[in-house]
Order: sequence, then structure tokens, then C-alpha cells
Amino acid sequence: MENAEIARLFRELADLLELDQANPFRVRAYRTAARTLETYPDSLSEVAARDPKALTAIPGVGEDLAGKIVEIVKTGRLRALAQATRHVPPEVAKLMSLPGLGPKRVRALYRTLGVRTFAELRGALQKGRVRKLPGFGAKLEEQLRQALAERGEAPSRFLRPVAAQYADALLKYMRSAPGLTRAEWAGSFRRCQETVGDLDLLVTARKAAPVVAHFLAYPESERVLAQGTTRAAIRLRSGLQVDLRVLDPESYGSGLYYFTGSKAHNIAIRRLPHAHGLKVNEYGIWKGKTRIGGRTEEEVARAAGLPLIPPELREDRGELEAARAGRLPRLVTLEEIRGDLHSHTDASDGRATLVEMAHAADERGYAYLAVTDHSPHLKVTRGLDRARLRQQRRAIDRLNSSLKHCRLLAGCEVDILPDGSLDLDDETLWALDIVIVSVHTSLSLPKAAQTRRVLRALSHPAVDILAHPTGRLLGQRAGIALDFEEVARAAAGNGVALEINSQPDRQDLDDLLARSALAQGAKLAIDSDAHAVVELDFVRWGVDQARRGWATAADIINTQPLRALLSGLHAGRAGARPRAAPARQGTRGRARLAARPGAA
DNA sequence: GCCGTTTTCGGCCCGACTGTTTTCAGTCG
Repeated sequence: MENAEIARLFRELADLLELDQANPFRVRAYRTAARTLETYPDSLSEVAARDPKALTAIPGVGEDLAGKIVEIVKTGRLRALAQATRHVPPEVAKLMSLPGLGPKRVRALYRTLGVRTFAELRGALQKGRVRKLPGFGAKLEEQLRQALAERGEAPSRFLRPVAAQYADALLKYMRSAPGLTRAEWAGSFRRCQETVGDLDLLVTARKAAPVVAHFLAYPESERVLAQGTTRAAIRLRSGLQVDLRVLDPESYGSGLYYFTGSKAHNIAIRRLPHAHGLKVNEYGIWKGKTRIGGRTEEEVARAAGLPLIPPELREDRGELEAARAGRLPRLVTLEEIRGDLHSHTDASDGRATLVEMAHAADERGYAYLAVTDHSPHLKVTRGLDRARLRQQRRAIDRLNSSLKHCRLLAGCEVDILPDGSLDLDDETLWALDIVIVSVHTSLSLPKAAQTRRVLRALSHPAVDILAHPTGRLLGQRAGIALDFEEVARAAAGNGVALEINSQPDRQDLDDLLARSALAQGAKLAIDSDAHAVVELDFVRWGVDQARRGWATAADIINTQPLRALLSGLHAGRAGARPRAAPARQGTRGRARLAARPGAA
């Protein structure tokens, strides 16, 4: 039982309770717990089995939820959830994913019109019944019609970080299958796409039948979708589909290459061996009817006359040409990340204290961690004003003297106001070691106005990083309308790095925009945007997207040692600082850090 | 349902925005 699965059950229960007009704080308690559990570093199943009492030490988990976790781990079910579905059918909750529909309106749709599904909602909209409900009108009706059309019948996709949890568990299980020699994920998951529709598992074994049987017996499987002698497909309880393919060990490389895709890449690369009279399929490399290779992926690449292309690049977006010309990038790796430039503490909306975040970064061996709580404009986050930032800076200075490897940078995630001005005064900005800016409000400005707004913010000489540049939330909302190339050019010109935000539902910039940013000459920063200690690990998801964006270590500012990072951040800033702005504290803050011997 | 050197009961990030209203409910972040 994966943590993500337990979290999913709690989320589902929260939705149903909300529709049933339960105490909103009770609803929130389930959601808070779900969010914590989803990324909890240890296996909840193991904790529950070893020491159930220890569960209550998890923030947001009390006696009751600890009991429910134990129940889920033991029985695979949650009685409270079954009970809730008696009041409200579970599918009704899905309606809340539509923009403009919250618990109250969905409840009205269900109670008054009997609407339970997207299809029934579509019907009710067509008959004009929806607009007659109190609280509904013509605008909302049109908005819903639109949202339903966009959604279509597209199957839901899973965020890569969520799918990874299911993948890890299943792979571990499969490695104990009788006679299995190798097992590896293929498909879009191996190519590190930000979301996956299903998982493709490739395994090798002399005898396929026992491996297939083992796969079909996976306890988390809800339904067998297909089964044959060398392939099978199941749907997990989470709804995630997994396809299994069993091959001979001799075919491992060619099979892995084939099932990793993408389809477009495969079509393109398979054309190449023809010139040498060779044919490549999932079973191997063939000269006439003789099999001459296919045990490794390198053999497949060699048959095409190319070096091995990393899976992340196999999208037929110029990687074959680059490989042929010997210009494949040496992609950045997680190990090359030396620090994190975007994190929050409980001073704003984080869940860990400054001390906890500092020690966590230190233990990771990071050379630096930027503490970048929100600015005051975002009321919901209890953003920090000038006085609280100064106070935090003093705490940071004290802490820095006790940390082994890691230097804390005093920063702020400053809101870009609708007119492009920044949410803090210049003096306060200059006193910070690092300034990151981001858009959180007025997300629906027209493209021209939105672009102007961001460009103005980037032109402020104190700004170092533009965080989550598009503001998209995967599966929830599209990003802001932005002339991205212009923004990237301005970022390059102003020495502002664009962020790849590693939060699972952001992954923003995405792969394509990251690549586009690099093409414009901009640098990138891969940040966790951690709101809790465990979220520091999110950086790996950002690295995946950076790799898909063809980024090398040299393209990422936080692969640098501290000293190089700081001199980069502050290059040209001394002259840019307005004379009118008292630079006293700024000089102390920035200059001292840069000059500190041994700081790197 | 969780949590606590201001509380073991009574709080729980709360303001902006939109659309539907004519003073506000619902949604959103």
C-alpha cells in the first residue's frame, strides 16, 4: 500500500464530506493530512505495522486519522469512505474539478437536478436547466459548457511524481517474480514526461508465463484488462493502467528501445539502419533473417550509426541530427545540483521552521539554501513585510554560524503586482541576498498586459529569479497568457534566471519552455519551492524536466558553488543600485556574503 | 479532525474576485 494511495482515499473522503456539508475544518483536516502523507518519506504501511502510535507524530495526523491509516493498511479499505458514498455517489465529487463548481453548486446540481456525471451535466446544460438554479447564470453556464468541451473524454493523466510512487512499488514487487532477469520502466515514464497516461513495464525472462502470472497477482491490481502469453495489462486501484511486456534477455536492448519510444523518435531512428541493410524491431537487430544484436540499447543506436540518445530526448525534436553531428548535450544530473534557491518556512506558508529547513539542507550536503518566504501582498500566506524580513535575516545570520556545509541566503518570493511593480520597497529588496519574483494574482490579464507586467518586474535590477514563470497547475489551470520568448529574452538580457519549479503540480517551466528559454540565452534555476523538509527532494522532478529541455549543468545556476553563484547574482548590481536607496544593509547583506573567505 | 507556554475548548491563513445580485454567496488561492 503506497502512501499516495492512502492520501488518495483521504482526499476522496474529504470531497464527499464537503459535498455533504460536513464541518469545513474537518474536511480541511483530511486534505492537509493527504498532502502530508503523499510525500511522506517513510512507508506508512511499515510505520503502521511497526508502531501505529508513531503515526500521530506526523503533523496533521491525530488519533483518529492514525486509526484510519492503520485500517487502510490492514484492510485496504476505509469504512468512513464507504459510508460517505451512501450520502453522495463518489462520481459527483469529480464535478468539483470544473472551474466555477465548488461543493455548494455541485450539491445543488445533484440535489435539485440529479446530475451526477459530466455527461448528465452536459445534458442538463443543453436543456437550459442549469441556469435556472439559484446561484447559476448565463455566464457560468457558458463557462461550464466550455470546460466540458475542453475536457472532452480525455482519460485522466497522472503526475509523474505520483505515478513514480506506484511504479516504485510495482517494480519492487516484480523483481521477485520467478525467473525474471531484468525489469525496467519504458514508455513516457522513462522519458520523464511530466504526466503519464499509463506505465509500460519491460521485463526479461526465459519463461514468460510465471512472470505474467506474478504480475496479474499484484495485490494492488483492481482489474485485469488484458492477458496473454508475453504481455498483460492491469488497472491499479488508483486507476493507473500498467502494461507488461516479457521478452527474452537477448531482446532486452531492442525491446527497451522500442517500448521507450516516443513513437515519432522510433519511426525516425529505425529508418537509419536501412542504409546498412539492417532492420530493427523490438526483438533485435536483423541482417536478412539473421539476428545480429539487440541485447543492449547501445547496439540499437550503433546500428543506426549513432551514439546512445538519452531517453529524455527521444521525442524527434532534433536529437537525431544532434547525435549525428556529435552535439548531444551532456544533460544535467541531480548530483550536480549544489543548492536550492526557493524555499518557504512557517514564517509564511511553509510547514517547517527556519531551523528545520536549514538543518535539512545542511544534511543534504547543500552548499546553499535560499529562504524565500512570501511578501505581504499574498495575505493567505501571511507574507513577510519589511520588519519581519529584517527579523528573519537576523535569525538567518545567527544560524549560518552553526551550519556545517550550507549557507542560508536571506531572500524573498516577492509578488509581482498587476502593474508589474514589486511588493517590497527598494531598500528592503537590496538588503536581501536573493530576490525571486512571481505572479500569484490577476492571472487572467490579456497577453499584452501580462507580458508588460512581467517584463517590468524583470527590469528591476534587484531581481534574480522569475519563479514558476507560467503559473500553470497541471490538470487544474493553464498558465498565464505570456509572450514567453520576449520574457526569456528579457531575462537573458537582465541576468535573471528562469525557474524550473519542481512542485509536482507545477513542473513550471515545462520541458519545451525550458528549452526555448535556453535558446534565448537565459539561464535556469531548478528549485524545490519546498514548503516542508521532505519537499526539498522535489528537485529531482525539476531535473527531469530540465533534462527534457536539453539543459546541461552550465545552464543551471544552482549547479555552481556558492561563491560563483553569488558573484553571478550580483554581477553589475552595484552600479545598478539607485543612489537614493540607502544601501547600508544591502552592502552588509550581499557584499559580506560574497567576500566571505571560504564561503564557496 | 487537529492542536495547544496565550487555549484540553475553541479556534482553525483570509481577502479578492466573479457573477449574480441589489447586499451577497460561492469560488479561488
